[in-house]
Amino acid sequence: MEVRRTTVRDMRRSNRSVILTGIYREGPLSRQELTVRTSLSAASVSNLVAELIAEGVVEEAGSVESEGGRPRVLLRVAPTFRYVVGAEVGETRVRVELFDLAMNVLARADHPIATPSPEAVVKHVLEGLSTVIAASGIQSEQVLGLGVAVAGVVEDNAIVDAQTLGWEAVPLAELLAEGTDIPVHVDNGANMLGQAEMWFGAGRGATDAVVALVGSGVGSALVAGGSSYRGARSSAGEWGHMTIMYGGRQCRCGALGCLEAYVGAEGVLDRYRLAGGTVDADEETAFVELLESTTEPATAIVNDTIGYLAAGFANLVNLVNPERIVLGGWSGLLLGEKHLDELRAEVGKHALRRPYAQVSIVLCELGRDAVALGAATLPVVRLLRDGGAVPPPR
Amino acid sequence: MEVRRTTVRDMRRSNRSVILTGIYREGPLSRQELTVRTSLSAASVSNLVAELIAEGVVEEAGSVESEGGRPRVLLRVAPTFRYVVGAEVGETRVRVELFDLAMNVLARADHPIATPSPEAVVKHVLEGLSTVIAASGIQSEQVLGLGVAVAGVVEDNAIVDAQTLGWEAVPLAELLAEGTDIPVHVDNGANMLGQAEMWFGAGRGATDAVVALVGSGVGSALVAGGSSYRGARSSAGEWGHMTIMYGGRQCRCGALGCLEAYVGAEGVLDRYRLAGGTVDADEETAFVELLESTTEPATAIVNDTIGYLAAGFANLVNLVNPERIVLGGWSGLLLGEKHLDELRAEVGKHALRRPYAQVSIVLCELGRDAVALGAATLPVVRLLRDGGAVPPPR
DNA sequence: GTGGCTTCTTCCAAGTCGTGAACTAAGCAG
DNA sequence: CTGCTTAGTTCACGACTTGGAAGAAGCCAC
Repeated sequence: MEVRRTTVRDMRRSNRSVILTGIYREGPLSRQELTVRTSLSAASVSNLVAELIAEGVVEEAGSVESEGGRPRVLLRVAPTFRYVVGAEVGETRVRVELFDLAMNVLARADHPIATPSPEAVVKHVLEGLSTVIAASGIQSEQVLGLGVAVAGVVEDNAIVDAQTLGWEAVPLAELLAEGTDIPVHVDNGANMLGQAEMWFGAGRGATDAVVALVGSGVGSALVAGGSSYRGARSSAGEWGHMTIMYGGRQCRCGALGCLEAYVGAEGVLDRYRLAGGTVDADEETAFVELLESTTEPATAIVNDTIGYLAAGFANLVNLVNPERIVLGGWSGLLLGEKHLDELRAEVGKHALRRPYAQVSIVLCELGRDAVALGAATLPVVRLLRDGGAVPPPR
Repeated sequence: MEVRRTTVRDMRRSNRSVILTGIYREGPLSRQELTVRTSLSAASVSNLVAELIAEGVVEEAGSVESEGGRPRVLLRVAPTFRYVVGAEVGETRVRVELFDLAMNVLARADHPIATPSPEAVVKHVLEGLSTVIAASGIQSEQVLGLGVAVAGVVEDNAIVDAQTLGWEAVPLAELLAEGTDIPVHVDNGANMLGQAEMWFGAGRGATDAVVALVGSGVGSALVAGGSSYRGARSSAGEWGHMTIMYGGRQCRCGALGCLEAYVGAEGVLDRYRLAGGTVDADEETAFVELLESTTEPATAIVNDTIGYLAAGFANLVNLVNPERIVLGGWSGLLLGEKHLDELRAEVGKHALRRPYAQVSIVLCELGRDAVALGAATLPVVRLLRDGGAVPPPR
């Protein structure tokens, strides 16, 4: 029985959560606005807000004049109530960032990594954690949690499979927890970038969306009904290995005709090479040159890429009927910046009329750095869900 | 603010719902088992169950000896507490069925339809409703609701678009409500078949699944986290028009290379014809003959179809990571009955290793008649969600 | 100032709910 | 019939929201 009971305490926690989430996500709000939006009674809002203020989670932040009467006092989540740390584990480096609750970066630490062994990563994440805490001059008790983003499949805070790092079955959260008392959350990198875009970037306001990431690899983060959808076992969103050309190009996953083999930067450059184009050794430079070239093979390759990507988008549009698709990833952004309108039009050729009319296709607003930002939202999500209750120290 | 407040009443409703859902979905249960599964206190279970029994929703159904102590009294949802009606609106007929809450069919009515105008459909559904109520000898107040399944896009109980019927923007629920006091629910046919399979067929027990329907057309019903996923605007699940062969065969939707153009019965037979096969005028006969033929073009076509369908499945596996895929639809079943193992193996060639290992691919267990059964679950879903509270008469 | 207005706060009674502990019911072995 | 075991019930209690009413707080126009 997956459904859980409700007790009289859940009620209060849930109402605290509603109020806190409202204040956090919909900017500074007055109590009066909260009573309207939550449909709680004024008495309850007053009561709950007083409690939240007493605990320090919420603070008053100026006031706004009303129509002739007492001005409304605006409430916001106190940015310095607690802090959160986000870490991005990449193939070549570990990046750790500390944020206040308003998600301002207060400190940053970067560690290059030669070989990404679990031990080295754990060591550098923990070092980075200490560094950013020291640099920002706060107490470690003030840190609500550490979110870690890894490019791999994550089930229950453990890495199940991370091919780019060569990891399999690494209980990363557990390993990290041995070195710190701060609560640790581990999740997939694409999901975290998606999370960042949904909260602070091009996804704001959408409840059913897909954040599509096109770089050397191709992936996506699915958002359904306002929260990230992970599927039965946390690996949903593997959009890059969708077959769009049955029997087509060989993909590095072993299958034929995957989207990634056509629109991933590597695949695109490879196709360009085969068509007689000259390709710079550096992937990114080569990609930019391809986009800027006006020679025949280059423009054809770019057009084809737009078509393939559009088919991939259309498959998403048809299957999950999102209200928004956010295109990101380094090569996706480069392509999108020049050719978004063509892309949109191409999607219309492959998608069904109705869902196509309901979707808006936009570009990511945050940079690649947003991965750590997204990871740092993990502890915030928990804080909001729990109505401001801080996890007990271990 | 999409999140709603919780009041002291929601708590009881929610707990009644938890208990009632448990009793309904997990067979007869004793109070004692309910306390364990819901983690409610024994006192509360007793209290809530007493209330449900007093209202007639739940009844005691024999007892089971315990290990040496007082026997447990089993509880079940009283099958005759209320009744539900499901209707299937097809191109050529309207079928209406009346069930008790245990989903036993008590009466059935079939109306052939010449031209499926909204007026004719409304008329025949209402007539069918009266017929089945009269035939089963119950009062119309005893009918909890009428669920109607239509092959088309349904938003908020209104048909938005039903190409096979030639409908656009038909407020079907509203039209039906003018002719009856029974609460009306309208939904998409594929979703209803999926719902039936999830509750009573091959989908039982799964929370993240896809019911794939392959017939003349191709569609699917997505189930995420235990409930049907409809996307932003209710048209999620359009799996048939996923591009699997970029630039490939023309599909009736206008695009090129859709899955449906390759694995829909029409598409398969058309490919067979092009390969030199002889095709019977009747689609179903032709399809059976194709499957049974051992000639070269026939076996090649069948093998190709398995490959294409496998690619379509693999795309689902990668993107939504379901724990189960249920294959249904008339031609899908015919194909699956003979070639399920090959199909499973082919999916493995296109899907990523991990999500492929996590999914089981099975055949539908219910016939095509299950559409009305699925539609009839709509009022039941509502009953369970509301904890046994019956919608007030209008 | 004064009165008017809106925004909060405080208080209270009423009503709801789940809980724990004590209690009753029902079967069985001897 | 006794004692034991398990299942289900009763009841006082504390926690919670609500609605209403009274009032305080803060600002404005006059």
